[in-house]
Amino acid sequence: MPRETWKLEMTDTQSPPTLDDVARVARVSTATVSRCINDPQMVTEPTRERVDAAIKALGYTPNFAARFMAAKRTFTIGAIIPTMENAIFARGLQAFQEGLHDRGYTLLVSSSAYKAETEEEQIRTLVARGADGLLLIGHDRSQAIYDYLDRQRVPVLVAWTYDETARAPSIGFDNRAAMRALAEKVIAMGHRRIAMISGASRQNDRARMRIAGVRDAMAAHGLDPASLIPVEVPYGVKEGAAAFVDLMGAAEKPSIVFCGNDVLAVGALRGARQLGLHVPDDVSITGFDDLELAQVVSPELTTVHVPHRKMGMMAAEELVGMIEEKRQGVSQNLDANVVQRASVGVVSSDG
Amino acid sequence: MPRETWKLEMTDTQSPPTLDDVARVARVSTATVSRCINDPQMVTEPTRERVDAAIKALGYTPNFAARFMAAKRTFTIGAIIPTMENAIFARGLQAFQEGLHDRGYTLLVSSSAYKAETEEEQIRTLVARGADGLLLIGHDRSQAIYDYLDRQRVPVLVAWTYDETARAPSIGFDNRAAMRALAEKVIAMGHRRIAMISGASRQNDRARMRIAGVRDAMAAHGLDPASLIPVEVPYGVKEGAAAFVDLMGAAEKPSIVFCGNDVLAVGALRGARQLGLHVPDDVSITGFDDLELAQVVSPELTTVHVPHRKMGMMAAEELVGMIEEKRQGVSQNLDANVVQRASVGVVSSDG
DNA sequence: AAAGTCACTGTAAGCGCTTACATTAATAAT
DNA sequence: ATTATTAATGTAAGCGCTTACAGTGACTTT
Repeated sequence: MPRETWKLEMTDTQSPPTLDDVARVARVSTATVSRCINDPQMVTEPTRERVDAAIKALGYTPNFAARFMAAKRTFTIGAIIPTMENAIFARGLQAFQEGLHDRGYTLLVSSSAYKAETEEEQIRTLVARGADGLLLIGHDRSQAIYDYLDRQRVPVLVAWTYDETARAPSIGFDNRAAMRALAEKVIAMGHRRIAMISGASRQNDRARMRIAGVRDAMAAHGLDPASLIPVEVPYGVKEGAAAFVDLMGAAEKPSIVFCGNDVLAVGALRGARQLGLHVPDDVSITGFDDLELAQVVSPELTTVHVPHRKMGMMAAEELVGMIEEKRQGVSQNLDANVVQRASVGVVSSDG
Repeated sequence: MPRETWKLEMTDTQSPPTLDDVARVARVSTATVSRCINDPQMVTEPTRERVDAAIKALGYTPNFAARFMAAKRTFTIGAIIPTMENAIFARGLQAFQEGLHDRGYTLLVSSSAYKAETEEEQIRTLVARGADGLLLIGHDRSQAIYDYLDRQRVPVLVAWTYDETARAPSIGFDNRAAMRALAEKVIAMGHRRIAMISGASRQNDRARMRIAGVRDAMAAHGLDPASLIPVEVPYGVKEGAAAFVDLMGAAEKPSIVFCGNDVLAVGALRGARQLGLHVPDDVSITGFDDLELAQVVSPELTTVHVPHRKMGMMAAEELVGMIEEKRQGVSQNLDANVVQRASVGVVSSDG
């Protein structure tokens, strides 16, 4: 077998081309190739052409890990959301990604299934992979993981909630105030027998704040906040339906069921249908988030509109700012307004 | 200023601890530390304890890029889905992630917004980041990118479709046959005036196959397949509603509107409500995917049930197998069955 | 007691890049 | 023509790991 052929085959069988290969083919140094890629105007026109040709010819792609090791930058942002199963975080995340893309960053997403330990694991994974910054949902997590992030010097921005007292900067809205506003409107319509279906409130400040918001409204109307015992179930249509059916089986049936989010509310709506109950004549239901879903079901859901896209865009801007200007993040409190639709009715007769 | 203090401050201000730091503190070589992490039983009990203590004390996390460079493995899988905005891919992806996690892999997700060029960019990003394998949706993409993947020796598995003739192995279902089965049932119920709302069919084999499926059914019932001109709109509730309203404004109103997926169908349902049309008495509507959504709307959607979780689990198993056994992937054709619900009615009078 | 085993541990060579610094060539200034 | 200045390129030192290979003792084995 001729040597030429053998050599060719070897080449063919080997690993992807490296900077060295490109340099050799283009007859320049590796530094020049690197400059062609990262800062083309540092290089003369003819050499750049030679290098580009070599890159094309070899089908070269820079090795990311090597790049990261040498330069300590990845232009990657990590986001960890509690779930991808429903659309709660999708629209905001989409806007976030667009904002990052405009600024030259790539977004990598993981979902933690609402589990704190999974989230920690994923934070570490993303950081170890060189994420230049992280977007997390809500403030509830261990001190240890915040310490870790500090030590690794990875900027973190929290979204979907706003809390100026928290350790990390946040871009979001006041879950408690928003839910309170919704609840006050509903209570003003005469509702007194109040129930609530919530997601698990442990490790989830959004859920807790929304519960607190309902209680605030109750207190403001002279009702006993402690009398509200939310049913906690995983966020899901099925779960919401089951919880609703349970609730309506109680001795004293509620006239209003506040739901921690639209998904639970849609479940409640379905539960009502199963029981042959009419919404809002027999019972009222509210959601939170104003997902597309809220206007698809009938009756359409009274809910709280969350500024998903705005939040995502602002988060992208702020997080990139934190990274590039090496500064602390600035928290932002966005508006989340009540949207009244058909799922809540006025209580006519009783109290 | 005493030297001690200064030194401490320096240490405090520096970058995250490295293997070297751990080795120094534990008074062993870097090799031993590495072994403690990657293959603990190679190391003696007492030394391991010392090393573990040092790791804890320093809060050490291995640098992923360095690891990747040295070992060429990342235990990371990348997935690129067309959208996260709705739940179409969520359930399957969740199952995929669980399957990977069980096998010691991490999933990183990107979304391409149904754009081929974005997808290519993300494929390159994920590969450069050392993804050990990739999960992609559908077969439609450029030859160039498949060549690139070959050259980089990154195993690829395609999901959400099945096509044994395609270049990449796929785990999914036969979109064309499934849609045909649905359409045949519907046509057998007397429907003759047929319309369809589809997502963009360019660069989307699933969309094309579903259209072809409807045409197959038409041909089988003696109708002219060419007479079906699908309206193509982006996948979205709003878009589906608008398309539906358009369709019903035509001279010859359809009695059945096939939709490319459940999201479009839900949109169509909403369009019908806007027009004051009753489904299925005035017009029938079908979806595809059997999302949770399909049972939430009323009337509940007649659709095709896609085995999301099964597909995700099998994909995880197969892709990890391809990676670890360095073998070609084996395609699997799963069942996708028609689910008859209330959104399709029998045509009584006309033809 | 000398040689052979074996179980740990250490040494050091990369992995593919970026970049500070050195070198060279070309142009401008004297 | 000679030197200073500048622009383009090259040289080589890491970045933080893994791992082949080379010790180093403590035991066996004969």
